[in-house]
Amino acid sequence: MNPLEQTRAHFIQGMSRISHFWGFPKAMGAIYGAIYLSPTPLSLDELVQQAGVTKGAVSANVRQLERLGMVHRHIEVGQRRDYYIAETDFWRIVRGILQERQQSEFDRALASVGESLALLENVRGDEAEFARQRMAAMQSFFSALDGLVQALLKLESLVSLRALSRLVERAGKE
Amino acid sequence: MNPLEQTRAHFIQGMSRISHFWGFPKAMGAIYGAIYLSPTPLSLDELVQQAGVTKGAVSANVRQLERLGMVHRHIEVGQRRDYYIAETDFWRIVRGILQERQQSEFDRALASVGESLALLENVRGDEAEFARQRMAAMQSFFSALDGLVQALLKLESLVSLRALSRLVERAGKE
DNA sequence: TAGAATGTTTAGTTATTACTAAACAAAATA
DNA sequence: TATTTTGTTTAGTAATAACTAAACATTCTA
Repeated sequence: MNPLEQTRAHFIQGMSRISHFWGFPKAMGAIYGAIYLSPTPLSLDELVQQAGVTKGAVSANVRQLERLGMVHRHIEVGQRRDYYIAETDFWRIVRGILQERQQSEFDRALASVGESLALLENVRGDEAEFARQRMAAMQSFFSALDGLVQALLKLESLVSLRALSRLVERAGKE
Repeated sequence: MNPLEQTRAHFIQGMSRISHFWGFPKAMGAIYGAIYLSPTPLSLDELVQQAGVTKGAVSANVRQLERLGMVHRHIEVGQRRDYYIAETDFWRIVRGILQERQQSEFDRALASVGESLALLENVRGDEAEFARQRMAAMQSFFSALDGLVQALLKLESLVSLRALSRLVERAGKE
């Protein structure tokens, strides 16, 4: 294995770890890593070889990566084979992930708290009142969080993360 | 089961779901939910009953919750029993979680990419050059992300999430 | 049209994690 | 000091998720 291949392997392993850390399958990270490092579009078979997982796993994970907007499937007409290329705009990727996770389960959290609150609608007593207050506070936090994510999602580009950091820093000093 | 208890159960179930969604054990969410809704500090045995898990699970998860700063152990002198109360400042909680997750595995991501880059140090060729560029781009993104998190961690209070959202919105329009 | 190439689906396996049950340790109380 | 109360640890179990291997479906090519 030449130095370049070694590096690639190391990088892919790292991506696999990161992927797992963020709550995604390890294979997903490995596959993205392989595609990301390749100057040319990769086929499924090449991915099997480079990421070290089976066809089935590549097929499934590449689809998920596509849904998140992390890779793009490049189909040529009159060509059976698919090729994959990496999305390199990380802000797009972040958006893709936020959207995906958002729509699915995030609102459900809000809904769940809302339901609980509704259940207390006409229950009297100190304990009920206390619970109501707490739940309302949590609801408010969740909806504010949601608002922040929505605001972020509206950003075209990541303005530059660093600029955003400075913004936050300044906000903190006020 | 009276209406209040029903609500509590519903809320606890919701927390359990959310917890799982964010990559934490379900019992952890359930336990936090129970403590959060209680106007008085709860003992381990009460948590066993309310969260519906065993002593062992409560013991382990409550410790984790403490590490994250989500609950506080209230020990009275000359008292064997521990009591737990909820942290209700969600910004504190967010910080606790970010710090915990940050320190542990986030920097390691950065390190991993750095290592890969180092491996390519004196490898020549177009492919190596390409890989180098890509890895550098990713490294830069990660470190910017890290910067943002650091900036957020420095914030005393959450200024108000909504204010932050507006800030982001304004930033996007420029 | 037969065979090869390619991607998807599915059934089964493996690995991981979170939990339970029970033993244990430590401290309070009788 | 013996017993009870309380929290922790540990060994084993159950649940879940991710992957493999192989069957399958579809499309291209000879």
